[in-house]
Amino acid sequence: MTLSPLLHNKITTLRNIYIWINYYLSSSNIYDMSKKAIALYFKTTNLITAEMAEEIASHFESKIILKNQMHLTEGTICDEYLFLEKGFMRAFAFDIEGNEVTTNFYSPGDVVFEVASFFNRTKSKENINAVTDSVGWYITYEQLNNLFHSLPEFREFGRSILVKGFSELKTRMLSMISETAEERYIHLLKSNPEIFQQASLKTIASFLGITDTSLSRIRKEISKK
Amino acid sequence: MTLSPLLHNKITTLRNIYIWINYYLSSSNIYDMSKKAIALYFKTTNLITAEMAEEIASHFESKIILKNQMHLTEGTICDEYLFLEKGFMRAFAFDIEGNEVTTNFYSPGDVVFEVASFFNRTKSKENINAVTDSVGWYITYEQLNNLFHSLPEFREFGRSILVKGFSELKTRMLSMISETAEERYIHLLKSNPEIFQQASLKTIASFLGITDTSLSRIRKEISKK
DNA sequence: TAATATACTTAGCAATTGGCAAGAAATGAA
DNA sequence: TTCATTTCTTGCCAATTGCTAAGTATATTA
Repeated sequence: MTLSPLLHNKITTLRNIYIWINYYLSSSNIYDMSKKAIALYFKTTNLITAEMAEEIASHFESKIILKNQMHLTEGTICDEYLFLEKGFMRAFAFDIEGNEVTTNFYSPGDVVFEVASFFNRTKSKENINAVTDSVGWYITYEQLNNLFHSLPEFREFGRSILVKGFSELKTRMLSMISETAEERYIHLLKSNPEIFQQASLKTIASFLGITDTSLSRIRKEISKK
Repeated sequence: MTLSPLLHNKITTLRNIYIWINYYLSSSNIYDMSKKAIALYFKTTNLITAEMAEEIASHFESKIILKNQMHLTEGTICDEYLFLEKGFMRAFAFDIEGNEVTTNFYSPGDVVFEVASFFNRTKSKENINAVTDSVGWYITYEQLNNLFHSLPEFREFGRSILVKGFSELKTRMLSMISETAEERYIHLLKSNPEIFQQASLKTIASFLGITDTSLSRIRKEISKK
């Protein structure tokens, strides 16, 4: 089916409204709910005090990204530092031959943004979209810098997000270099089982650095044992 | 030859002194020289003004790391944020089978430290040593935080170092996933030719995610063309 | 319900890469 | 220099992974 762009927009808008209604109805107190998740998250980091968490959370705006909708498109500058509350998202790039390569998966609790584009204000080489209907809270680059400037605690938080992403990628690189595809698959299955409940095997395969064919073969081998 | 630890220390100390003398003699004005390189470097980042660069540089201490000497050993906490002025260094880890895997190379101008260990105050899983006699300037975690706290410009600098390392690793990961070993070799040769003048092919091979045997074969294939 | 698109699996063959072992070359120490 | 060590190359064979194409399963839409 091919919808006209106009019709597609209308449907998207309607779905948006529908999801918003469900989302708000799921909470007894709208105001209370709105920033609850993100404030709660800040508190659990042990970097930010309870009062400060509310203060910081108050600057975030909510956002809905429907399934398959783009959140960041390559060529544009990433200007949203998005805390993911519900749903599941995926970052991907294209290699020289035009194949999609999954560069990251995001689960609730993760901060979704493209580091280099966001901080250097350069065009992103990556795309990010929603794998399932997602809800998150974001601030812009400017807002983030203002908060960093005025709140040392939030600076610490920001740094820890960067460091976490960096060292996760280091671990992945080491496993890419020193493990076989089967070992990488088994480890991902153990460490991030949620990925296998949300993402397609094709996108997981490219995240593991193999083709979907190979992944299928590996799964068959394992199921034999 | 196996030297007694005592003798080895003495020789190391003597070499240290020798290098220091050469190093100082190479400059007409000792004080002037001492922090020149690092201050100059800060200025070229465009993040830090000239006066501020001198101020920041004044907090750094000099350090010599002789060829093959360890700068960071796994199991210890990285507490030096080291600006490399001269020489060449290498970070490496061991995989499950005990093979060395090169995780990074550092040339003059690079900041040498292990991100996760340094910022999280946790035991490093990586080692860093000097490939050639090296000279650098460092500050501790505490000093860095003090400077971050008092100098927004230096914070920006610190963030840009993190972001740079992160995005370089992302690029490397994409090339690991989407390119053949030969393509990765050719690209590294073009983008970082200095590595091939300093490091052994064995350590370069593990950086590229292949065995030294494969690298040798790839070099042969290319030389045929 | 049937039709269509998408996701996943499977098979056969080709290309890449690894493992092992031997040899050549380069480096460093006595 | 000579000896020893390390680095690098080479050849052979095995294992892994990719490529193409076909087939099956699942989900979505008309």
